[in-house]
This record gives sequence, C-alpha cells and structure tokens, in this order.
Amino acid sequence: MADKAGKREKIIKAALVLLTKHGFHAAPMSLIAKKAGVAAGTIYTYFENKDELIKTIFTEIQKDVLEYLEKDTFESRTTKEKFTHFYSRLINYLITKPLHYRYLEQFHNSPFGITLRREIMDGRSSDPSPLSGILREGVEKGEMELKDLPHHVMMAHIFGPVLALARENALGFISLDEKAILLSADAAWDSVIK
Amino acid sequence: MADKAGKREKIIKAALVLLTKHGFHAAPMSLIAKKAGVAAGTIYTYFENKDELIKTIFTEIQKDVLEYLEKDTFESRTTKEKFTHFYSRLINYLITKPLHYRYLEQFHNSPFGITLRREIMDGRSSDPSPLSGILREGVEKGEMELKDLPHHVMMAHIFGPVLALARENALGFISLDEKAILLSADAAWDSVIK
Amino acid sequence: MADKAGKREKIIKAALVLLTKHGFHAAPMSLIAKKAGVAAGTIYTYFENKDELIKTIFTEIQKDVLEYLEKDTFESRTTKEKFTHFYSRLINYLITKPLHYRYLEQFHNSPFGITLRREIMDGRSSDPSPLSGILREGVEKGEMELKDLPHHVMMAHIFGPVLALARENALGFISLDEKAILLSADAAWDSVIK
Amino acid sequence: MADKAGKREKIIKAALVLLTKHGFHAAPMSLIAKKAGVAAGTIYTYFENKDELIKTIFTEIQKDVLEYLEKDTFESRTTKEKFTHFYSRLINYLITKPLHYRYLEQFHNSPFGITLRREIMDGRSSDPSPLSGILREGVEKGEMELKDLPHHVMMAHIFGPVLALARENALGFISLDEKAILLSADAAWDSVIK
DNA sequence: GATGAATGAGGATTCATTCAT
DNA sequence: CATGAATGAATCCTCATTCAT
Repeated sequence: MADKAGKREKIIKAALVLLTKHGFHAAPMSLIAKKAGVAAGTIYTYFENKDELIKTIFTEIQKDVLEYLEKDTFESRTTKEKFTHFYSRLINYLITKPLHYRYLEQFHNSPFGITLRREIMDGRSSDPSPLSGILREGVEKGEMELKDLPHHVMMAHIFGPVLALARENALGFISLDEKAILLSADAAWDSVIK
Repeated sequence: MADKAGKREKIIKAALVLLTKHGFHAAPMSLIAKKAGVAAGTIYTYFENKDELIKTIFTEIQKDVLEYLEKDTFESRTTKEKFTHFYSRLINYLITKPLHYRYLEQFHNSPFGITLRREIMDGRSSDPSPLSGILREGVEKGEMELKDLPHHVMMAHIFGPVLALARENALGFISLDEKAILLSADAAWDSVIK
Repeated sequence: MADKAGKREKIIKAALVLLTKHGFHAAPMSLIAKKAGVAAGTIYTYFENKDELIKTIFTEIQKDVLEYLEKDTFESRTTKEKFTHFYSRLINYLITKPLHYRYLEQFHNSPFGITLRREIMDGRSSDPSPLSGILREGVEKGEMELKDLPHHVMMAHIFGPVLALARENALGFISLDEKAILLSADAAWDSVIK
Repeated sequence: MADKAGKREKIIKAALVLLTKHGFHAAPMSLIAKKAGVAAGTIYTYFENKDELIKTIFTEIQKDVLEYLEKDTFESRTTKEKFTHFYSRLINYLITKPLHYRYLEQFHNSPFGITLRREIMDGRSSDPSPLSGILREGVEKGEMELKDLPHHVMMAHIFGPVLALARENALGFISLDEKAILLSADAAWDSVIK
C-alpha cells in the first residue's frame, strides 16, 4: 500500500523532470521508468498511457498552485492588497518551482493545453483562477475603477508579465527578489487600473 | 538556378506549416518533402539536417519581423509615439501572421531557443530588439521617466502582454482590432512609466 | 472446497468466451481473470499456464461432445439409423453450441490441435469418434456396402459437410432446421454408400 | 525497379511461410523481415501495416487459385465433367500447395475472412467460385437434377470434403493420388445429385 | 489459497538520414 | 542535382507470469 503510493510518486517525479527537460515528445517512457527505478511496464499500472501520465501531472501541479494561491488569504484586505497577494504568490510559486513552471508552460502550448483552454472558453471546464473574482469584487465595492479594456487585454497585462518573468527565471537568466516582485505587481496594477 | 531557389522556398514554406501544425517532433521530413513537392532526399541538398532546417526558418522569420518593425519609423516622433508604433507593429505582425507567431513561440520554448537566449545573455549573440534603444533615448531627451524597475521586469511588462495577446489570437480565442491594440500599448506604457 | 470448484468453473467459462471471441493469442489472462471475477494470479492455482488452460478447455468440450453423442443410442437400430443419429446429433451439438464449435475449430487449427492429431495418427492417443465402429459393424452385418474409398476420403465426406455447416451456422450465415439436417445426413450417406 | 519487385516478392514469400507456420498473431514482422532478407522498416514501404500484408497475400493466393481453376476448361464438356474438373483441380491445387491451403484456411477463420464472407453475403463483394454457375447450367440444360437441398447444405457437401482432405494432406496425414481424387469427386456428385 | 502489483521481454510501427541510380 | 527505396535504431505499449503479502 505504502509502496504503491511510493511508486506512483516516484514515477511522477521522474516524469516531471524528464518531460520538462526533454519535452513531452522527446522523453521516452523507458527513460522515465529507469529514472523512477521501476520497470517500463510498471508505469502502465498507474497510468493508462503516456498521454494520461502527462495530463495527470498537469492536474496535480494545477491543484498544487491553487492550494498555494489560496493560503493566507484574508477577507479584510483591500482589493489592491488581494491583487498584490495573488500576483506575488503566483509569481513566487512559479519562481520557486521552475520545474513546475516549465511543465505548465509546455503543457499549455501542447495540444492538451489548447484543448483544455478551448473547453474553458466553451464553458465545458471552469476557469480555476480567482483573479477575475477579485477584480470584479473591487469594482463592485467601488474601491477602484478598471480601465475600459477588453477582458483578454486586461488578462494579458496581468498574466503576461508573470509568465515572462517566470520564464526568465526558469532559464536561469534572472533571479527575482521580493522587492522586485512587488514592483512588478504595482506595474501590473497600474496597467489595468484607471 | 531559379529552380533551386524555388525548391528551397517551397521546402521552407511547407516546413513552416507542418512544423507549426504538428510540432517540431511530430512533423516528419517525408511529409514536409511531400507537401513541398520534392523528394525526401532533396531537403538534404538545401539543409544539412532537420535541426538546421528548423533554425534556418527561425532566422528567416526573425529577419522578417525586424524588417517589418523598422518600416515607417520617423525621427520626428516623440518617444511615446515611437513606443506605441513599435508595440502595435509588433503585435500586428504576430496577429496577422499567426503561423509565424506559433513558430517563434515553439522555437523559443525548444532547446534551440533556449540555447540562443543563453547566447544573447552571454553576449555571444546580440539582442535584435530596438525597444531598449527607444526607451533609453527618451529618458536621455528628458521626455519621460521610467519607473525604477529591474530591466527584466520592465521588458516582462512590455513583451509579456504582447505575447499573451498573440497567443490568444493564434489559438482563435480573440480577435484584436486596432483600437484594442492601442489601448494595450497605453496600458504597457503606464506600467513602466512614472 | 465448493468455492474452489466454483472458481475453476468460472475461469473456464470466462476463458471459453474470451478465447473464442478474441482468439487464443488476443485474449489476455488478465481479462479472463477479470471476467471470471478472480485475481490474475489465481488462474495459476488451477492451471499451470495459459497453454494448459487452453488444452483443458478442449478436453472438457471433447468430453461433453462425446457424452452428448452417446445419449439415446439403442442397439436395435439399423446402421443407417445409427449413422443418421450420430450425424444429426453431432451437427446439432455444434449448432446449438456455436461457442464450443468455434473453440474446437480454433483448437484444431492451432499448434495444439495439430500436435494432438499427429498423436492420434501415431497411435499415441486414440480416436474418440464412434463413427468408424458404426460403419464397420454395418458392413459386417451385411446391412450395406461401403464404396471403395480410402478411409480418409470417406471420413472427409462425412465430417467435412458437418464442419462446413457448423461454421456457416456459427458465423450467423445460416440457421439449420431439423429437416435440413436429415437431408444432409442422407446426402452424406449417399456419398459413401454403394 | 527489378529490385523493387524482387523485394516485394521476397517479403510475401517469407510472410506466407511464417504466417502459416506460426499463425497470424505469432509471426513477428521482424522475423518476416529477417527471413525476407530486408530491414524491418522495409516491409512498410510495400505494405501499410501487418493487416494489409495479410490481406494482400490472401488476394494474391485467391487470384492464383482462380487462374488455376479456369485453365483447360472446355465448353464441350458435360456438366458432370465440368464438375469433376472443377472439383479435382481445386483439390489438386490445395494439395500441391499446402502452404497456400493453410494460409487460406487461417485467413477464412480470422476476422479478415469473416468480414469478407459477410460482405459476399451482403452482396458488397462477389463470390469468386464458378461452381454455382456450373450446376445451374447443368440443371437448365436438363443434364441432371439436383437434390432438393438448401443451397448452403449443397455447398457444404461439396466444399466440406475438399477442405477436409486438403487439411489432412497439409498436416501430412495422407497423400492423395489422382484416382482417390476422382473417387472423391464422384462421392461429392452422388451426395447432391438425384 | 487468493491477491494484484510488478516485471521485462517482445512486438508493431515510425522516421531521420543515406546512397545508388 | 534530384530521387525515393532502404535502413534500423528508437518508441510506445502488451501481457504471461511471479511472488510478497
């Protein structure tokens, strides 16, 4: 029992590393098995096939991100504070777990991610991000006014910089400190708030 | 002679479409050859191997982008105008040529792109973007003041939204009009200017 | 104890269905186990390996056929009657149990069946069919005369049609009624009797 | 060009032997390639996949049989003669080419063959055998009368024995001479003619 | 006895690249 | 130069069987 869980975890960990390093296509199942310390066939005890493995890892990371984002959120904060908290926690997560960031990025650019996005657009799956809710609430409470931007443009000015910084970080080009992250949050805030 | 050039072009065009559509790994050389109307072996007359083909296409697209960005640039403009011109032209290019955008994105996320970025960081290759120059000039002329952001953060707040919007567009989720592009340029400007 | 017998039966029943449906090669032990409601390893408690399972099922079906053929046989009948009885019972069995027929056919065409046939020819195993006895007896009693056919030719003209009809039936191409069976028995009789 | 044809033939010949010997499932493509003296991948230059290879071999054998059956057929013969000619040529073919016989048998018992049969039943494919025509013609000319048997029963009494004998022969249990074949043809005739 | 996770050899198929024509 | 048949290493996945619990 404990062993079972252990093997599943080992496979996921090995897969995360290798799928990120080599890319989804270029990471052989045999190599993943080897790195995980299991036989090739064992992976198929836990995951139906390579695609399922890839999707499962995404789901687990996503769950992990969302849990992380929701920590230490207090109702009493102003919208700006909530926004900053969300923004900096997100960037923090992606920066402290570059492997996860790289994985998410690759996933979103793959057919899997594109399909998922389409489902979210169609309403077949739900958007997991709490950001839209935070901003809407702020407007309703009259705490601030949003620029008159199309929704996608607004999102692009918030998530775009986050992902750009996470990428630079993951590639080892930069290392962000807490202060820089807050400055970035402010810049993002300025770009969408009147 | 003309035929030779013609074949090279046909191969590049076919490869661009297929590498983008299926991904670098999932686009067989044989299929590219077929779509280009040449024999499989012929590709190797023009390109040493698949990797070279991929890199060559990137170089050609990059050249194409830069040429496009430099058109209609007049000295007389203010820095804000120059910035807006650069920003909206870049976004325009990526939006009107989604195939090129998708290719660039995939390239940058591949080992090829990462290696290239590393070379630029090390000074072995040069940064092709004119943006840094535009902003530096504006500051020197006293036209505006930049926020006190680390260079990478500033770049992230300009290029991040551009790429985010280009992605949405390429995936068919949105379609940007000229007005939205200008609003986005303003938002980006607000995020980095005091 | 009762449970043990029950499990063995369940495995055989599940295996009969799946081996017939998918073919000996294409029916995984794991699937058989699942259908039988036992663990994969359990099969190996009752059968040494897959080959033994396959052979055992054959033996059980063969026993079943022979039992069926010997029912309601009375000494008082003429040879023609005995022949017709044997012929129509055989065809009836194969028609009412298409699964068994398909299994036997597949078995006989497999290396297992060929080996078995070779053993019968060599005298290492015995021919289980009572037909030869019936005909010999009829000749000895002077009830009829057999054509001067080689033994194998004679057998071919009796069993050949039976199997051909059973196949058509199993494939769902025809459905034989009692009358057609008797006509077929007559035709077979005509083909080997002077 | 000559080489191309040569390789295709070598593959077919090797596949015929190995698919027959081991069965469709148990004959690896790699082994077929090895026996044919080509690389594993080469088979896929000529055949889309294993299924296509199997079906192609069937088609070629079928063509071969039909050509053989149609040789030396003269209009002047009586129906009995035509029947005997057809019957003995068929049996002769199957006996002199046991490999082909074994292949056909396996094919007909496989999903491929069953699908084909179903298509013939539905009229989507055509029945290649000339037998029905021969018998119909004889009846129309008043040369003989057929027993009042269902069509499938009649066919079973003609093809059943042929296949049974071919099987015995292929397994090496018997060896039929010309005389035995003619006797068998007579027996078959007797079984369906009034 | 019963379980079912784990094993790893084996199989079908793909595809970048070569080279004889 | 152009061709495209041929190559064979590499990949994903299956499944009979074992064995610790």
